[in-house]
Amino acid sequence: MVQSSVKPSDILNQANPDRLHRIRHTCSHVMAMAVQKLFPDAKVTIGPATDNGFFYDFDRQEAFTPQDLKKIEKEMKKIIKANLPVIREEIDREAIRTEITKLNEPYKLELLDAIPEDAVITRYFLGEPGKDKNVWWDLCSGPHLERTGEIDPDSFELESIAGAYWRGNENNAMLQRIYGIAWENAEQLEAYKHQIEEAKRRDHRRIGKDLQLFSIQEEAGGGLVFWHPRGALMRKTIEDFWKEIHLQGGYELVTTPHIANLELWKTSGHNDFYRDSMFDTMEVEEQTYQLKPMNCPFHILIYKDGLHSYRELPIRYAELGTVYRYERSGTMHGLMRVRGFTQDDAHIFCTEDQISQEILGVLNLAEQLLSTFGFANYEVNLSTRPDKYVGEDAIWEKATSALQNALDRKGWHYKVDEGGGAFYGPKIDIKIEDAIGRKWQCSTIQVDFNLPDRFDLEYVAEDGLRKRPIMIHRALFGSLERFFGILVENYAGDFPLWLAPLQVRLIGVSDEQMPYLTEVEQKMKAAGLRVQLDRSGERMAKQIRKAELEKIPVMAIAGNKEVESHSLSIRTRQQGELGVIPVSELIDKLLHGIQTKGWL
RNA sequence: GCCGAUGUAGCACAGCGGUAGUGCAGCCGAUUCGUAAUCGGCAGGUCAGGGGUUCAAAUCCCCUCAUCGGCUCCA
Repeated sequence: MVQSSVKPSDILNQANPDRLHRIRHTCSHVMAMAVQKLFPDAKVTIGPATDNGFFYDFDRQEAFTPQDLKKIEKEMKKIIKANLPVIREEIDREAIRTEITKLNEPYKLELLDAIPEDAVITRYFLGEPGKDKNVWWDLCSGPHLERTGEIDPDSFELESIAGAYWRGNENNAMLQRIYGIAWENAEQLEAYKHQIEEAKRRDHRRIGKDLQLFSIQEEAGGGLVFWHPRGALMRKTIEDFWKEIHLQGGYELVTTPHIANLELWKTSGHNDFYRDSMFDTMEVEEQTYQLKPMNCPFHILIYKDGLHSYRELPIRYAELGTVYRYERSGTMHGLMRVRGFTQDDAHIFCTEDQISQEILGVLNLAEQLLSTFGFANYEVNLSTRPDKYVGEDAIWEKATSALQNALDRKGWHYKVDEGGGAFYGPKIDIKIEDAIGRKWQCSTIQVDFNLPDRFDLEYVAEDGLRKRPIMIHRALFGSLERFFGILVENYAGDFPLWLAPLQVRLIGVSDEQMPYLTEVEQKMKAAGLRVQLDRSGERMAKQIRKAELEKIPVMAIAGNKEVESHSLSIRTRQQGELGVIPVSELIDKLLHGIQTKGWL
């Protein structure tokens, strides 16, 4: 891929946020005006600016079509060309109520009633009443541009039509939302569209299919992942690394079942709080069983299977535990949102005094794990006690400051989300940033005061009395499936050597070199490399093309010259041709690249 | 689950009332070639599944399933 000198993200970062916001907000009004002109039966609702453009929700009997969007766009350009003034007016509540009633706009009336008593009520006109021929207004708090002509007619586009509930509540009417994108100028619009194209190019669903990594089978049901040989090999590599660093980090690996007696979920409380996300139960010999949506109760049972001394704490149980959650049919998305997935779960049982140290350990492990996959920038959030919660105030206080203390010791900047914690304890979330600047929440660390109580967990303290341990839930990848999807998109399928399912493709200039290359293949396999000789007999250029399309990191090519000198001509995806290298030297280089988790 | 769209060979797509077509991939043969596509041949589809309208359905209608874009949800 040829990189242009100016990155799209640079162009977009130059944009003025305040001006963008006004442009987008005014765009949404211009669109609503255009829509009501073309479709007088459409009722207006709300239309804010978004991160890359704007939308407006309409209530209309008939569905908008993609052709309608073209017409609306045309009408919008007319409004922009007319350069109508945007006029702000403060208005009395009752006066505007009368006007809205006259226009028969029920949603606007509802919005009006939701405005606080003491607030100043404003509306924005497009066009000057009594002067311009076309005038339209909307109840709105602004801010906006001064005139519609300030919008660059080549810097916006209408994107799509989608359903959206009135006020985001699924019990309300379904409205039709028209999305648009808008920027300051055509250059920014182009840059933005490039970024979207780039994201599409990296789509893990596309790459997963092309590279034969995984599939989701209609016959089996949605949201259930099939790992194909190449994907499964990558998964094994990831799992092996995960297990290795967890064992080094003082964790013990456990393995637990996929179903269990429903009683367990009643005890844990999941059956009450989480029922909507659980699969239906099944009857087994007059007992009710449940497919597991969580691993925690299982780890708790292992903990409870014996008496623990304070000397043993902290106890850390880790498991790549596959859980099943019922997701509504419209919500599944590739590997990112599925019904069966594998949490890289662990539960730490410790004393109150050990929380800070344990959290720090988790932060360190998270950094070690994530940075190995090239994720070096994190956005960290600390979520504190919500309105509804369990546990004593004192323990909340203690745990929250333990989390803060750990973050400070780690030296990480973080944002505090007041009241954003779970009802059972405070938590830390870590978001990673991928190669094209998108953020993904993966790691989560949660302190739990609830489950130890419900399961009556204990340890024997120094004074011989039974005490209750604290539990810390933590996942670093979050979901292995989802993390894999993120990896595919981050690398755009160009995986580093240690992850690549096939590391080397051997290619002969003609069939003459087959005996030699067969020998080389054996040697490389013996060295532990994932290598494959192309025996198709196709022309060399075709074999190279095939290997490129499969995104195999290293192509090792031999003609008669290489056979003579016991070497290979090397072509890599990352750095192009590297020239001729002796076989043994190449193997060493490859092994080194794999070991350091880098490239050749 | 809701709104809208889509579902044709392994993949990308054409056909949109008269009982399926192109390219790539696959297989067979010829070619033995120096860094992203050699040539020729063959094979491959209950047009997502089910029901209906029609003399006739991939094409029109209904239901189901899945996918896509959103909404909602993600203690």
